[in-house]
Amino acid sequence: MEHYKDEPKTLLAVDCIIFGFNGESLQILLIKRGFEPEINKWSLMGGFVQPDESPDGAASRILFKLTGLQDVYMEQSAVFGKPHREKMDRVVSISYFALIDIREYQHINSQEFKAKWFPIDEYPELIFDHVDMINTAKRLLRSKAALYPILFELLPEKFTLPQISNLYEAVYEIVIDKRNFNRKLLSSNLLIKLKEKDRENSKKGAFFFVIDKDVYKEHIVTFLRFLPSWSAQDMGK
Amino acid sequence: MEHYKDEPKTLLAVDCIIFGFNGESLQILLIKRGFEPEINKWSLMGGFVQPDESPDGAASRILFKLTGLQDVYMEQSAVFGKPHREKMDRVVSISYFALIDIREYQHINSQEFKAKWFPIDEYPELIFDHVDMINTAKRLLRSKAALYPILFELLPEKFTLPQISNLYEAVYEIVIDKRNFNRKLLSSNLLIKLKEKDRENSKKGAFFFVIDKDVYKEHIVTFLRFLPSWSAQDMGK
DNA sequence: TCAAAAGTGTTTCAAGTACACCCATGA
DNA sequence: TCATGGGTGTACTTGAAACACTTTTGA
Repeated sequence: MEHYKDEPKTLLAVDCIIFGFNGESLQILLIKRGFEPEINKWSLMGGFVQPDESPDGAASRILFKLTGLQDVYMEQSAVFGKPHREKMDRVVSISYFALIDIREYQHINSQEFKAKWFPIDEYPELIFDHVDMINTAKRLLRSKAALYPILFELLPEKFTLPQISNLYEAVYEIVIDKRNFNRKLLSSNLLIKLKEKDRENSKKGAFFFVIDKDVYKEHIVTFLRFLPSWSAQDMGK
Repeated sequence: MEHYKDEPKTLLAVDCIIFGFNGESLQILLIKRGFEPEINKWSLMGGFVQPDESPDGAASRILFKLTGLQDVYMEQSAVFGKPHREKMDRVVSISYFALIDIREYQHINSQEFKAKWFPIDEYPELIFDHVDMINTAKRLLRSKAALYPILFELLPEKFTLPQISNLYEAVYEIVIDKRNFNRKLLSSNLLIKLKEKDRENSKKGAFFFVIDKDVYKEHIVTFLRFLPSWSAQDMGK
């Protein structure tokens, strides 16, 4: 009962652009490949889509394999499929980007893969078209985050106002006026102030906040601009 | 020199959501399938990615085959790949959306396919998950068009102000205040007013405009909101 | 002359932007 | 006590929104 038996089949892969934030700069998680081809070169974490799983499922599986994390914010980014993007085999790859709290990853300490965090614009040479994948994901991240408050996925559950503004400054490579930014943020009613303070990063200490989950869900399908319009250049897709 | 010979291969298809605008409502172009499976049912125009072409190339080829049009605005929408989305075979499909000037299509009159335009929310039952594809593409179109002036791709080269506002009203299903909308549009310097008038749609006639191509290219990578913020709900990706 | 669509201006209000100082604390 | 980062308020400017009437012309 197969109908398409004369049609060509292809290898279908997924590659994950894993974003993290260390408090200062936006980072990506790369691995040193342990298999051929291109063994021992740096690359994105990837793998092949299996017959019994969807591409989204494959991406989650692969992210879990590397980081031990589940239920992570993840989104399809783009399909890369030029005939000779890999030299030996024809592989079409779907790229995904994931946003994770870098600190949760750090106590995983995966032995299986040689993985390392790199600043978003200071990483080693990568195989195939993985640089294009990263650039596309970066544009998509900026574009999406200009409309939706997804960047909170990069922060721990409890975070401070300075952390958020540092994050936005890192993602967009801009300088933010903290007074205006904080006001806009607070006026969204998205944040709940805790009594507790973070004393790690300053002497005075900065108050912790958490997301108001109900409001957050609404914002996911609503318009909210967290950035001044002049910062929104080159957002791609 | 193949490295991945134990990995599974899959059929990889593309499906095109072809948007057109008839002056009143947003339309999509559907075909009646001339082949098994699901012969004689309505569906999106699609086809398989060939070994010597990229997915983007496949989408362009398929669009050309149906419409005779080339150099059309086209964008990757999303990948659909649940294991059993087609009953008999495992097919992963990349959906694309295209924006075409419906009038250019109309003098093509393709005999090869039984194709027909349908209003965007009034089309027949479709095979597989093509309805999901259309909904995803619709959300993406709205989201993208809220930031970039891509909807002009749906209009003829010369168009009138009432045509543009009808188009935005159709895409977002809103009612627009023409005075505010026209002012915003004109203040973008994106439009060049011609001396000529369109007399087909009214007695008084409406002036034609064309896009200022240089400004247009800049807007493609710049921020410009053509819509009131309250209209921007449910824009998905 | 009238019906039908095109085109035009002003006021009000909300949001964005620019800008500078005091506060709390640990070293 | 001082160096460091956290936090707060106001005036100004720009853009968004609400709103109604006149113009043109073919039938």
